[in-house]
Amino acid sequence: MVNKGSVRIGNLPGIRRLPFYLNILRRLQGDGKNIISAVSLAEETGHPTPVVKKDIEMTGAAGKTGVGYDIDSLIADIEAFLGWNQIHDAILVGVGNLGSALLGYGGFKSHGLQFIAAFDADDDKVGKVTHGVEVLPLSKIKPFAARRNVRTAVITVPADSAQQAADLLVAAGITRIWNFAPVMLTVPETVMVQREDLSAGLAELLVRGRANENVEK
Amino acid sequence: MVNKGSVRIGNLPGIRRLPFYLNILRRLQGDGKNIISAVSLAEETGHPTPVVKKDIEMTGAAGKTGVGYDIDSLIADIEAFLGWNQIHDAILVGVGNLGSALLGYGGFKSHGLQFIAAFDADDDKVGKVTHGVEVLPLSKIKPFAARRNVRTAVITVPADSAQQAADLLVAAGITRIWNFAPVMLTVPETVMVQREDLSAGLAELLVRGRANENVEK
DNA sequence: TAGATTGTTAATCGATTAACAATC
DNA sequence: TAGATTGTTAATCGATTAACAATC
Repeated sequence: MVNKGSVRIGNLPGIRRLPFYLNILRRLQGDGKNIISAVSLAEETGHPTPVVKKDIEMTGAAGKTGVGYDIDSLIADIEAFLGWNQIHDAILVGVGNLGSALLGYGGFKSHGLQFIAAFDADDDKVGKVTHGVEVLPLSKIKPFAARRNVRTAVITVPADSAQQAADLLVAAGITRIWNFAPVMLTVPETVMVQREDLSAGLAELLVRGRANENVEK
Repeated sequence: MVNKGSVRIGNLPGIRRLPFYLNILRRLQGDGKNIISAVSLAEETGHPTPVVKKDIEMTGAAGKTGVGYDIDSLIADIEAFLGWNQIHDAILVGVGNLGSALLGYGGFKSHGLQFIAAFDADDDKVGKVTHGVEVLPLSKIKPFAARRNVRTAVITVPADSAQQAADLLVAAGITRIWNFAPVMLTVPETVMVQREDLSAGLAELLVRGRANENVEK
């Protein structure tokens, strides 16, 4: 059971679907709804009912047979499972277009992530405040992360400086890196890297779209 | 072989990996390299060699036994498979933080996507130019898309107006929607929707990161 | 009770991994 | 030829789907 140095954590596609459920549940909660069945949630999300059931099961949430799930407690259980019931302080490296967009994207606060500082190699950006977050020089990563006990970081620098950014973050004690640069980062086993690729979705859209066109002919 | 009204298109995870390969291949090309083996590409990407081979096979690219793949033609084959060898004109609806970031994100141009207009319900935004793209009122979606023969659109409006935006796009003849709002859109079968969820990656990072911590203890 | 829904087990399907023959 | 690598087939694994018993 070596598993490449990492751990089984239940089903990954399921984990990725949970935030979507959460969004919908919060909306229903706001509308004053109290109970939802797996069937209705399946309809709202477009996923098959058994998938929704399995995903909920993974979080440990319990429903009432013949009734459904209590929305408030389902939300609480999903949030707890995702670790979104606490705020994770995070720093961001690379305040370009994408970086500043992420800083300004309000959605993350309700997803357990809060940016408390940003860093950039460009002296012209250093000292400015972007979306309420101060931009500091790269040399401040280590002291800042140590002082504020930061464990989570986002990399939004260009591909050719991503590894360098990762090295600085690792040296600063960061253990979770959300990497938006299209490179594989080399880090110690104790550091978790999540690579994010917007163009993956674009590729899927275009290829699936084309397959669809062919059918209609 | 009904398959829910849609079509088999080879392996979806594989399609999503191709843009990453492409990024790396372009970088190697820029460095003056001519040939690469599946093994080296596997090392660069962190994916297992057989996965890389299968993914390349899917694009129809051919290598030379005992030698490897010609980088130029591998790039060309992947681009052709993804539809990135041509520019797809696209429009964007919802010029908020995320929307304007996508407009400003230069990366899409090398990925076959070019924004030729943006649309917003907010009169204060209409008439302005964001990252070189003009912002027009929602009422102009239909005439604009018709005149410029646009088929691809990106939705970056808040969740509660996403369906309305989708309806406008469908009425305007759009057939491919890249949806960043956390809702399932109801559209005709002829329209392809790709939902994109940044918080899915965040969820994965936090859950995997936590599993990792437990192991070290 | 009757109807609805959860929770779980078994069957299927697709993607990944392993292995190796063919080829330059 | 010897070494390296592609291309493909078979085995494994994990996620999805189907089915249904248990329960309110």
